[in-house]
Formats: sequence, C-alpha cells, structure tokens
Amino acid sequence: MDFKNVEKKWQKIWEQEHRYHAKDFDSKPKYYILVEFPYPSGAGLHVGHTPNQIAMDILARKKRAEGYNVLYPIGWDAFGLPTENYAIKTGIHPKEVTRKNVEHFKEQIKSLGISFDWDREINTTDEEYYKWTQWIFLQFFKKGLAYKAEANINWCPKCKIGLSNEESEGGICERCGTPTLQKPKSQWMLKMSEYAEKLLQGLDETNYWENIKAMQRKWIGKSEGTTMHCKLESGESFDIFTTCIETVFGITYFVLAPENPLVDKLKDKIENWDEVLAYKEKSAKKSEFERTELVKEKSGCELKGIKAINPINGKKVPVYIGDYVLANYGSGAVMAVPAHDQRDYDFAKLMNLPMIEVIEGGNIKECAFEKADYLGKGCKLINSAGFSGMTVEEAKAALNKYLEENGLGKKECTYRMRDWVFRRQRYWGEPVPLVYCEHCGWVPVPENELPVKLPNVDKYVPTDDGESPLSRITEWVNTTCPKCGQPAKRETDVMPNWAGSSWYWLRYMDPHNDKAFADFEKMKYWGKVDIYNGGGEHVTRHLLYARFWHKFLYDNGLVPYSEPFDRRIQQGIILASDGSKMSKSAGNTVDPMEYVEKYGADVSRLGQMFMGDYTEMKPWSDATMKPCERLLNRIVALKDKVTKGEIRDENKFICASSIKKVNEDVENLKFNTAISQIMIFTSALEKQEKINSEEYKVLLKILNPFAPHITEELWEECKFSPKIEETAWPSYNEKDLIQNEVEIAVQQNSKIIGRMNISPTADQSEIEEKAKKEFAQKFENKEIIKVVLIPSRLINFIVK
RNA sequence: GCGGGUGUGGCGGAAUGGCAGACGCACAGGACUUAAAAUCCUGAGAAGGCAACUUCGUGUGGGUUCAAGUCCCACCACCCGCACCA
Repeated sequence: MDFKNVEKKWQKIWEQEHRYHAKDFDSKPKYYILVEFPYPSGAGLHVGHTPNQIAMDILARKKRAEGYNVLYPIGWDAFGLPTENYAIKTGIHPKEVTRKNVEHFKEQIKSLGISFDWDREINTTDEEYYKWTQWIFLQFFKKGLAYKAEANINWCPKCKIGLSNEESEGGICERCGTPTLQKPKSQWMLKMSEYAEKLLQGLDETNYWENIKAMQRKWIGKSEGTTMHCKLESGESFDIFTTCIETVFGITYFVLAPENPLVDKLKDKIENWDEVLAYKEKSAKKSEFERTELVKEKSGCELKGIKAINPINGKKVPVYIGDYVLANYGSGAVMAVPAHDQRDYDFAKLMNLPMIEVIEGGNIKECAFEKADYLGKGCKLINSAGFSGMTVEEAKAALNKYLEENGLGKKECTYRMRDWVFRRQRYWGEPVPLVYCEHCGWVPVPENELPVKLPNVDKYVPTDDGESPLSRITEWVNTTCPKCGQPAKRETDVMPNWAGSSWYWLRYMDPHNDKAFADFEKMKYWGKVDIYNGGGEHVTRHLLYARFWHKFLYDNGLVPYSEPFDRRIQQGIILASDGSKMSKSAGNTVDPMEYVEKYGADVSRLGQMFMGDYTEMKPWSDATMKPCERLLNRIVALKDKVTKGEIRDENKFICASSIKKVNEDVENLKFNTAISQIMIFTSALEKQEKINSEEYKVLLKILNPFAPHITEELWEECKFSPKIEETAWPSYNEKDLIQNEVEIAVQQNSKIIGRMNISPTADQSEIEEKAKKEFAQKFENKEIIKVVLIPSRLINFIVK
C-alpha cells in the first residue's frame, strides 16, 4: 500500500467533509481537549509540538468513536519577539511573516492527519481576536485591577532598550552581551496579587496532576505570619512581616530594602546620607544576575541617626538598608533576629551587631538556630519577658494575641506571587486601549471603537530611550480624549505576549462572535476544558495567568465556571538521541516532519507514540519508525485473509483483552503500551489461516485513532459498512476476558519450583492438590504451614 | 538551599505488593534468494554447567512482608524548575 497517497486522499476527504467540526449544543456529551496553541515560528513544527498533537488526536478520535461531541481546536499564539526581530532584520511586516509561518504550520499539521476543527481556528494577532483581548483588559482597568506603577525593567545600557526576562537571561543582554541593569519605569500592572488566595483555593477544584498543583502552590507562595507595626524614634512608622513572631524579643536591628520609599523620606534625618545614597545607587546598578546568582554575601549600610523601637519591649535598635531585603516582598522591611535567622546572622557578623538568643536549644556561636530546627520540638522561649518559658507554638499564639489587642500588629498572609508587569515597549503586540488626557488622566477607548488597531510603522526597532516604536507615529499617538474631547495621547506600550493566551480556550467555543468574546450559552455547553495538555515550562506562568483571567471573568459574571481547566497534563520533554537537550546551537535538533516524508503520517504517528511513556522525558529515537511501519504492513497483509464472519470463540479473549488494554492505556496516556497490545493482537491473527471480518474490524477500529488514514482505507477496501467513523467503538464482554486455562507459578517458600496450567475458576483445594501431585518430590518430608493463593497468578506453599 | 522528577539487559522501555525484563531495537543462527534488500522462523539478563539445573540480578544501605522494581527509613547520582521570600 502506498501510505503517502492514501493519506493525502483521506486528508482531502476529511477537509472537504469538515468531518472534525464540533457542533455547538449537540445532544451528545461534550469533551473538550486542548493543546497549547503554537507560536508559529519560521522553523516550522518541531518535536515540542508533534507528540502532543498526536497524543491528543488519539484521545480525540477515540472519544468521538465512543460517542462524545469532541472539541479539539487549534490556533496561533502569534504575537512575539522572534517575528518582530525577523521584521527588524528584513523589514518584512510581522503580519506577513506570521501569515506565511501559519500557512506552513497548517500544512504540516494537516499532513500529520490531526483531527483539529479547522472551522474554529484562531490567531491572537487577528484584529477580531485582539479586539477582545483589549476588551478584557479594559474590564480589568475598569475594576481597578490594571494600574500604572513604577517597576524595574531589564535595561541594556548599550542597546538602550528594555528587555524581556527571556532576552536578558542570566542578566546578560541577548543582543550584545552587556550586563543588564534594573531601571525603574512607569508601566501597566495587573493586580494578580489580589487573586492569590483564589488561585490557591481554586486548585482544589481541579484535577491537575499533583505535581502541577504543587508547582502552582509554590509559585503563589502563601506564607502565614504576622505583620507588626513599628515606629522610628523620630515618629515615622513602618510595617514588617515575619513568620517567626516568637523571636520578636531577639530583634537587635531592622533592615529596609534600599528601594524602600521610607529611606528617602528620612533623608534630612540621616547623618550619613552620602554613604546611604551611594549604597542605594550601588545596589540599583547591580544586575539581577549579581543580586541573585553571584553575590550571596551580605552588604548594607547603617542609617546613622535613625533608631527604631521594638514595639514589644520599647527597645531602641539601629536601622540598616541592605539589598538582601527585597523591596517587593512583604513590606520591604524586616525585623532582624540574628540569633534565629541565618541571613540576619551573617549580616550581624559582618556589621558586628549583637545577638539575643530567645529560643533555647541551639548553639548560636556556630550558626543561627532557625525555625526549621526548632519548630515542633517543644523548644521554649528565653529572654522574652512574660513569654519566657512558653513553647514556640504557645508563644506564637500568645504574641499574636498580644499584638492584636494592643494594636501593634496582626496575623496576616503574604504571597510570593507578584503583580503582573503587563507591558512591552515593542511593536508586535496588542496595543493597550487607553488614552492619556491631561485633564481626565487615563481614559479607556470606548468599547465600540475597539479594536485599537496596530498601525503600520517604518521601523520596528524600539526608540533610543526604550519606548515602543509606536511612539514614533505621532499621528497615531495624538488623539482626542474620549471623555472631554481635548487633545490626548495614546498609550504606546503593547501588551506582553502572555495576553492573547490568557483566554484563548474561551474563544474556541465561539470563534466568530463579534458581539462578545464568546457566547455565554456556548460557554455553558462546552464547559471546562476536560483535558489541557501542555509543556512543563508553562505550568507556572501561563497557567496562572490563564486561571487569573478566567477567575476575573467569572467574578464579573462573564464566564460560567470558576476554573477553566479540569485536568492539566504534561508531555515529557523530547531529548536529542544521545540524551542531551535538543538545541539549535548544539545542532542536535530533530525535524519530526522528516519522518512524515520518509514513512508517512501514520507510521510517524505510531513511531512517536511508541518511543516511550508519553509523560516521561525521553530521547528521540527513530528506531521505533521501522517496527511501526512493519506493523502497518503486516496489518495490510492480513486483509487478504479476511472472510465474512463473527468473532470466533478462540479469538474472543485476544479481542476483548486488546480492547480493554487500549481503552485503559489511551485514558491513562500510555500510548506506547497500547501499541504493544496492538502488535500482540496482530501477531495472534497472523498465526491463523484465515481471519473473520468482525475480528479484523476490531483490530482496525482500535488502531484507527493511532493510524487513522490506513485503517480507514483498509475499512473501505474491505467494503465494511457503515464507515469506520460511524462505527461505534468496540465493546467486549467481561466473561471473554476469562481464559479456559491459565499458567500459574508454583512456589515453595516464595521460590519458584515450577509452573502448571489450571482453570482460572478452580478453587484453592483443587489447585493445591494438583500442585502437590505435579511436584510431589518437592513435598517429600515437608510440612505445609501456610498456603498463599493469588488467583491466576501463583500459589505459594510455606513449608518446613 | 528549596520544590518536582528520574534511576530496570547492549539500547528504548513493560510490570493493580504476586512468575522482573511485556512490546520493540540492535545482535546471532536459520529459511527464502544466484546474491543482496525486504520478509519470515528461532535464540538470548549475567555468571557457572554438556545438560536437567544452580547462583546472582531493578542506583546504594537498612526495614516491613509468605512475597518488594513496587511500601517504609536513610543515602547516592542525574535531570527540570525556583532561588536571600523574612
């Protein structure tokens, strides 16, 4: 059989029939399968895409055969840097680049026979799509969840542009290699922190893999502790957050983050302002790289002339700034208890500061006695006034109570997750639909004027001061205020490339709607995404952003469910064939499309699924292609032996067990072992002189999700009716799984002494008797103490 | 350092606490062929033995159990993610 021609034939038919179009409001139960939509790069489909699309295609095709109305859509997450950089280099409009790349991707995906519903194809860079991305952003703005704030950006002093985190990995400018700086810039933020608790709680409603939940929880980083209100001697107040309020009597100084605004306010009172300013500047210059990777040594600077008061005992202690205190976590200030926190300990040693031991049991001459060491061990407080003698746990409660009653603080939670810096000083992204008016401030573009279209520009490079190329188009920037009609300016930043992917699964449910981002009734019908397949690298950011947008929409009555995805699963990373990481620079990448050309789509699909456990990281191996090709050829050859007839008794077991195995394996994403079973099934049929049509149908049907083209062709050639797609998924009778005879192992003291065949329904005494008879010599002079029988598997005699 | 994961023949990988190595790859022998390719059949974890068989074997060391790749404790190696989070 000429696989490639057969595949083309069926791909054409499927396309003409719109066979995989999912109908809204169908009476069949719905099943929504989502794969992360690809970024259409110039390089085409790669091994990061194909196994996922194939795996979910197998699931989709099986679910359809089982009677589900399956929604399996695809689209393009097309805003992004590579396209923009390509445009900078070549001058070709990103829109044109995207169009070409998408075309290429589509052709490749279609050549694999993936059963996407092409009538629902979306593209984040289409005006009718990003209109709604902008619309949702405006809802955030209107609810006060989008705000402008100063935040640090990665700044390359040589290129004079702001870089994304990806472009400045390791604190080095990707373009020129210069270390990047942290530069404050006013930019749009989304108040994701407000949803921290909801995002955390919501995880319990989902069926994500536990490790994915764990990663999300860790990223959200909830930490329970105490916020304590502190005062300086000079009257100014500030808050600190601590998870170890039990150590409050051990405070010997406070540390503020160098960026803490309080520092500037104290300018006139600080005796060594020059020194403080120098330190502030030094730490601002430190790149992210230095601050996190290299320099773990503490540094800091005392605010001379400033003293803070420990609210618990009125003790006056010095105040420092130090860059080991992060400005954007907690309140940007800490109480320092060197005896019980290693970081404070190191800092105190460096600055020659005193320590007060307040929890018994450590050896603070060596190192700090930290909470990890003392919690839950019944350690008691010392040097802590009335709280001395309490256990740590008692003291925590008592101190929180005391602080609260005296208005000095309260129990609180802090989250590691920060607000979302929602900007990019670039061209190829969704324009932020806001206008700045001197009289009215930031004013949203009226909804009926959306989308704010991305205008054409001459140059795609950012301006010298790092502004978006849009800022150069004065006729676009200058507009009138929608509120007062006076001259105003458009926001020239665009949205980050995570924006379009933060709601796309909703658009698939109603992709052509021009009245709303999606119709509410349709969203109710399609419900949650039943299974969302994606890469591990998106488990934190994308998945949190997506859940955040969804929850926000839910809170505003715009979507019917509070969580977007029911299950989230992950494919394993495909490594190069030598087990190393695939990368363009190492030159060890694999183009999966090569195998489609060489072997055809069905073989390539099988080969990729047979490589190993779908969810485990594994090296690419083309060693699976040949045997899968062989398998299909063997199945084609079986056709000549087919005559009309029912499943014969002697084949009932292999049919039933194969259906069962494939059912379970596909549901559990064990595609490799499902293929093994199909191989076993094939071998069993091969051994027979002739094959009955109903037996062959079972084989074709369970293979169909894996190799949809060849199986449909064979089905047609055999003149089976109705069509393979219209034939229900095969069922089996439980009793067919019971064989007449099974081989069981006979053990003595847990060691195998032999094997024997026996009816699976035989009772224990029958089996015992048979074993004793067959292995009589092994039982001579032995006393049986105990017998363990595992039906159909083994019998174990414990003897003396 | 923290979080997550992985460790099984020459290789990819299978094994609801129940016969470790299914299914394949590569390998060897054989059949078909003038020959090769393709295809088919057979063999094989390792060590010892002519053999029936014996012993050892799932990263290491302990433990629970009639029975452990699987469960528990302690460690080692590698991979991924985060990293001064108070």
